Amino acid sequence: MATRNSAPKKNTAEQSPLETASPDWRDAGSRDERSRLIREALFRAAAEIVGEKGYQDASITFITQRAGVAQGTFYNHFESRQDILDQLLPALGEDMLAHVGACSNKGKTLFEREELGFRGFFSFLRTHPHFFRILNEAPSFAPKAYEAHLELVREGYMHFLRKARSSGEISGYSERELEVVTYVLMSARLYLGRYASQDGSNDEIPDWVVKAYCKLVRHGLSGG
Amino acid sequence: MATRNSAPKKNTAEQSPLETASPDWRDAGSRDERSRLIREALFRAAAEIVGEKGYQDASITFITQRAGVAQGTFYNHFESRQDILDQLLPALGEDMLAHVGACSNKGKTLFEREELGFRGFFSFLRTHPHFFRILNEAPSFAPKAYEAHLELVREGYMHFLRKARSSGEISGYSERELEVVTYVLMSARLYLGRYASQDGSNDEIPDWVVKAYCKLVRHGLSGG
Amino acid sequence: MATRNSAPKKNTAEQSPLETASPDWRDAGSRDERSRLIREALFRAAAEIVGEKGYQDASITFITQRAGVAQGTFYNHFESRQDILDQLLPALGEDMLAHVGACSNKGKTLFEREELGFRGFFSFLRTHPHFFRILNEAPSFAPKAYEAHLELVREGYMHFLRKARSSGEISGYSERELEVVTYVLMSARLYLGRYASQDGSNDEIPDWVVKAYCKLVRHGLSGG
Amino acid sequence: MATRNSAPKKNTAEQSPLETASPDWRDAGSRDERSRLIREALFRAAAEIVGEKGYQDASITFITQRAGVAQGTFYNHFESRQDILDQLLPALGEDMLAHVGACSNKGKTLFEREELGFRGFFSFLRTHPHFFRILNEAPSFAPKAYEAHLELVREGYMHFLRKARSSGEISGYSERELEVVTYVLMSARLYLGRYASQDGSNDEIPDWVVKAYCKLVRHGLSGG
DNA sequence: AATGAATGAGCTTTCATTCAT
DNA sequence: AATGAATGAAAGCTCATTCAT
Repeated sequence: MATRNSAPKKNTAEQSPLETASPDWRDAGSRDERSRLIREALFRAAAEIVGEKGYQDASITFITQRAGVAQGTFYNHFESRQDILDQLLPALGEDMLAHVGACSNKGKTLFEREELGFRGFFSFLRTHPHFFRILNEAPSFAPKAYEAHLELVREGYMHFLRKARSSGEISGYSERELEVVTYVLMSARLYLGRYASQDGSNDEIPDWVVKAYCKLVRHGLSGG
Repeated sequence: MATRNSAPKKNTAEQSPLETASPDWRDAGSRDERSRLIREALFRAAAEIVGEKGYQDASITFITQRAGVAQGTFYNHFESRQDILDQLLPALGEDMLAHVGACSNKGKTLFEREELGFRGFFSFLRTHPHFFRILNEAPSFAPKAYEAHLELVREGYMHFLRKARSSGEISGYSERELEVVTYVLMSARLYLGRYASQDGSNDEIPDWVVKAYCKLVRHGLSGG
Repeated sequence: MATRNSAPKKNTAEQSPLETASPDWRDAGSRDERSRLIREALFRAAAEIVGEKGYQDASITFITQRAGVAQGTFYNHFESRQDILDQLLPALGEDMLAHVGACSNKGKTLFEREELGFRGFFSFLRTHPHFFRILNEAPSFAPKAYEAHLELVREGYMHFLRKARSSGEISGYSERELEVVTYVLMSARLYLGRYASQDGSNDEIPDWVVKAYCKLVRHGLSGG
Repeated sequence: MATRNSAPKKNTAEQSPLETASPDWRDAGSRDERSRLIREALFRAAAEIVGEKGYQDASITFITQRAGVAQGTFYNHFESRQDILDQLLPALGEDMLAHVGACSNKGKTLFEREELGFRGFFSFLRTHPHFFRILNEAPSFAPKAYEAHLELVREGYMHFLRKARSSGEISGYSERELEVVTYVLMSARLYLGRYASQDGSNDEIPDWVVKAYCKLVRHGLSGG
């Protein structure tokens, strides 16, 4: 094509006057710091947009606009649109696991831990309102990332259940049957997520939901 | 809900969008008959393509090509691309519910019925290989249709559980707690679908998976 | 990306007010006729632009603008940008060969024919002012088309020279040496083209240039 | 280029894989010396890349990468991308002329010299494998440089032929007709280059090609 | 002088939708 | 009612050039 000869002008027009709340990376000190901040701004913007509008509408134009940088800048930090989409779930997923793990660890028995972990998942959803959609749509838009995430969660859960089985808190389930249980419990959180993420409501998950879930799990597992 | 278009839509017989011997619409007699056949061909084509490649890649070009009609013809039968995508799940979902209901009804006790229904879901998946993906990606691509479907299934399930509660087969759960249970059971099927749809394999879901699931449900519900 | 939902508007804004002299395809009768005219308009536009600015600047935007159609229309007629670029030389090359052949045939002897062909090449350049650049830049931008063209011309030329050799008009050259001669004569036209295409001048090639060329060829070949 | 998230690795040594003994500019002593070496590295890199991939793909990124300097450094040494491209042919062209002149000078008669020069051109092609492409694509990508080069060569050639005409070795051509001859001979080398640069082969041009060429020239010129 | 990230214009291509036939 | 070409907005991505460090 015609050689692009025009001289790039400074970013005069300040970014999208609308929703941009970009914690300004322009204040940065070192170049590395600045670069890091921009990368983070892009990442945050992508997470927000996917959380709000879905992967589908997370266009580069949108993401960079919200991050307050030029479109080209995106490609200094990520290889492609798919690249950043693929990184969303792993990054947030790790945070989620860490949070849930930390919550769960405060319990003593299996069921205490399960309840705390369950509650932890929903408190994470409240502090990370984008996570739910990022996770939910991942199978369609970031399948590999989703599989990896699933595997990670599954491993953790299986480990957790195996220990409980060894200690006798779970009875009547073979090893491979525990995997089935794992899937059921994992999926449950996803569907019950609707109790928590009702359109930006910042409410906690109702207590009776937790109770009902725990009841099901407790009897389902210990009486097996 | 998506606006159904002006074309006379017979919601009556949409079933099995797949294996029908595709009665060529060119053989049609009357105008109306011909029109109906084209509409069905488009619907079937859309279902197949979404099942195979996902909503994302279900372009009008592709759908009309597979249906064997011109692109413009599409808009004589559906309002928009989104319109047909929104109709996919409701139509197939009804079939699914009918099938699962029929299976379930053969059982006598709650748990017999639940097992039969559970198995019925997976046998439906085998006869309708597109359904799983259509259902799975619906939250991202046909959110309203998905909500409607969920509502429908929830209603059915709740009805089912309520009856069991009345008859004493379920104990220890309040009415609204049954909703939580409903969500857990609904979601479980979706995740356990992985055991059934491994790469187009036409295998039945393994028996031990069913057993594990039933164990969890039986104890979870009756001991509550 | 976000589904493109906006309704396409009619092409109200008449095309580029500048250089478009498009013989209006809107007057067309049948659909096929219309389609053909558009394709031709695109082709002509591409040829003109390549002739004027080179392959490099022959962007789809430019081509469609000059042809007076929307950008998308391009892809109804050509597979890709490269596709149309690849078709430029073959199409014009054939015309050129036909014209040169027709001119040449009027001569009786080898040298008469060669002179007539030589003159014919330059008269073609005058009636097809874009051909020179299309041909010249083809090695860089449409290498396959260029090779094919070269081969075609080479074949024709070789055939021509072989006959002259059989009839004794050329002496002292082996078969494969004739190939060398062919290349020399072919390349000569390209360089001597500068005498003809001096910046849009519509002047004929100076007679003394023809004379000098013929002298070189005549003695070079007959005295070999 | 998209920053791969790994640590910023210095672009240590990507330069000239080809012929250059690449005197690393990092060894340089004085400021000026260092600057000169960088400029040369850039120049060499550009020549190589154009020779290998063509002007089109000679991006600043690529050139600076191969030269082992940062992108910005480029603009301390050249005004623009076009600037360096415009300098490629003049620089190499001079080398070529010098080499061909040196070869040619060893001959006594016009035709001896012409043959030696002709052979010299092709031996230059062998030692400077990038030159052919740089020259060939120059009309498209560095037209001014190309015209200048052509002018230079033409001057030299004309001078050469004029002398031969004075000495009677060429007869029957007027002064301005010699220009035509010049163009023919110049262009011939370009097309006959195909015999020499078959796919990176390092073979000499076949002897029979030289013979055929010389035959054509000798008779063409002396019998004129 | 060297760096390399930021910039944004500009590219090719896709595709839902329209509409003259 | 069926057709299928025309439409044009919008997408992802590239890269010459600038400039703060």
